[in-house]
Order: sequence, then structure tokens, then C-alpha cells
Amino acid sequence: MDRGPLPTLLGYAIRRSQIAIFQDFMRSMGETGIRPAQYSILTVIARNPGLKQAEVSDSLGIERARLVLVLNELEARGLARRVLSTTDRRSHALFLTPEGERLLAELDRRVAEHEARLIAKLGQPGRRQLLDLLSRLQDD
Amino acid sequence: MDRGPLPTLLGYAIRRSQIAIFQDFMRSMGETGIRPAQYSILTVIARNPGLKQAEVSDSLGIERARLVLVLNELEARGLARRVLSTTDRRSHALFLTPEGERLLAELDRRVAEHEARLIAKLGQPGRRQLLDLLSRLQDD
DNA sequence: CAAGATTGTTGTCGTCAACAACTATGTACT
DNA sequence: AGTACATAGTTGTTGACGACAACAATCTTG
Repeated sequence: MDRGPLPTLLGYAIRRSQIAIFQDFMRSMGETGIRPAQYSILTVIARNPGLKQAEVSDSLGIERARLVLVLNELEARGLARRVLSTTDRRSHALFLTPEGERLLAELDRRVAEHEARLIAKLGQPGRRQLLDLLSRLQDD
Repeated sequence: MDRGPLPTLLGYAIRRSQIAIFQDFMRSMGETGIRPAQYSILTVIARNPGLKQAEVSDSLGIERARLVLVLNELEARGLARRVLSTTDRRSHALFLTPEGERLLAELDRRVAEHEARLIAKLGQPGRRQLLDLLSRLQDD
């Protein structure tokens, strides 16, 4: 089967790798049902408590409008909460609940296993190289 | 802003790179409005005329059900056509129309420019290395 | 011929990016 | 003070996509 130039196109290779990684990620998260975007949001809130939604959006490259929905879910699951900011009444300060903190610790363990599986396919040097190359492709 | 482990997670880095590449791809395709999946389908049909839909699905990792819709579009735009197979009356043999061939030639030029922009960020050796590393992550 | 597999199709569900529009609030300027 | 503009969050829409289930028509195999 002749795929022509496809296998040497970076976009094509990245898309296929991304799908494979996503599937392994979801398997790793198992019954938690946490998706990549949710995990990244929990992480950044945990490390920067009190963040505004717009700051999370910027930081992770997630649309403000999209973030609203994900935060609704996280709040409904009792993992994060929005607190009205006293200094700027337009904005919400974001925090994890104790349960959010506990779950995130568990997620970190699962993500570490997931990452270890990927590193096993690349080797440590390969992994570092891959991260470096990918960073050059991003918008910055 | 502390992103914790996110910047060193391969899935996270790949996702962000993929978004950046996708946007450049779409800009490159301009008024043709051809998306990556459509381009890959046109390519594989052009190189393997008479292919069945299931073969295209397998080859590109696109769901059979998804391919039906994309092919409907490509047929509606007069770029590809389904011909009833005489040997297996369940299946369709796929071909590009002359206009599909013509457009694909144009698309190939645009994709080459797109790819050149990416290579400029990586260098030729970096590009080869990246393709090699990515291939190790795929399901095979 | 009967049982099972394959092909294309339809439909549903959930995730996601991109945009537009809107309210409430804050900021800057005159 | 008042006007204009910017920002934060929200709602809603659109379109692309992956995953899955079900189905009819058709092949294949025993």
C-alpha cells in the first residue's frame, strides 16, 4: 500500500502518535475518567491556587469558553471550586478541594506510569530529544 | 506560572505541537478548505486507484463510519468517485476524478511549503529524528 | 444450505476548537 | 462625574473527529 509522502509528513506522524498516546492515557486513568485537559487544569490550579480562569486559559491554551464547561464538571465532581474574588468582582479565584488534591495525587501516580510506558519506547535520551524537537514546533 | 510536570509530559507536548501544526496546515490550504484527513484520503486513493473503503480506513487509521462522510464530501465536490466493484458487490472501488488529480497536485505543492516551514524550525536532521521518535510511539 | 464474517452505511454520543454575542465589572481619559 | 473601552466569565452555535452500536447486503466457509 503506497502512502506516498504521508509517512514523512510531520503533521501526519504527530497526529497518529497523538492518538496512540491519548488512548494509553485514557486506559491509565481508568475508572477516574479524567481526560487530558481536565488533568492539566487540575495540575495548574493545584500549583497556583487562586488563579483566575483567564490565566488558566492562557497558560494551557484552552479557550475561555471551553474552560467554563470543564470547570463546571470539576466543580460538580467536587474536585475544584470557584471563589468570588474580592479584589476584582468579575473574576473567580480557583482552588482544588481536599478531594481534588487527593485525586490529583492518585492521577499523578497514574500519569507517571503512563509516561514510563512511553519512555520505555524511546529511551531517556530519545524522550529528551523528542521534547526538545516538539518545543520548536510550538507557537511560543 | 508553575505548570508542574506538564511541560515534560510527552502527551502534553505532542498535543500542543499538533495544534500549532494543524493551524499552519489549514493556512497553507487556504481557499481549498481541504483538511488533513481529506488530503490523506485523496493521496492514498491517487496512489492506489481502485482501493476499497475498508482498505483506506485501515491504511489511515480512520474509522469506516467516518470515512463514509468524508468520501461523501469528496464525491460531492467532484474530487473522487465510488465505483461498484464487479468482483465483490459489497464494496466500492475508489478513484480520483481528473479534477481530483488536478487539485491534489496543487495540494501537494501547498503541503510541501507547509512542511518546509516546519523543517525550517527543526533542521533536516532534527526532522528525521523527530519522525523516527514519533514512529516508535505509534501502535504499529 | 446454514453460520459466520465482511462491507458500507446510518445514527448516536462525547470531546474539542473556533467564534460570536452578551452581562457585569473594572480602568482610563476628559 | 461621565463616557469609552477593556476584561472576566458565560452561553450558545458550528463543525471536525473518535468511538461505538446496529443493520442490510453480500461474501465465505464448513
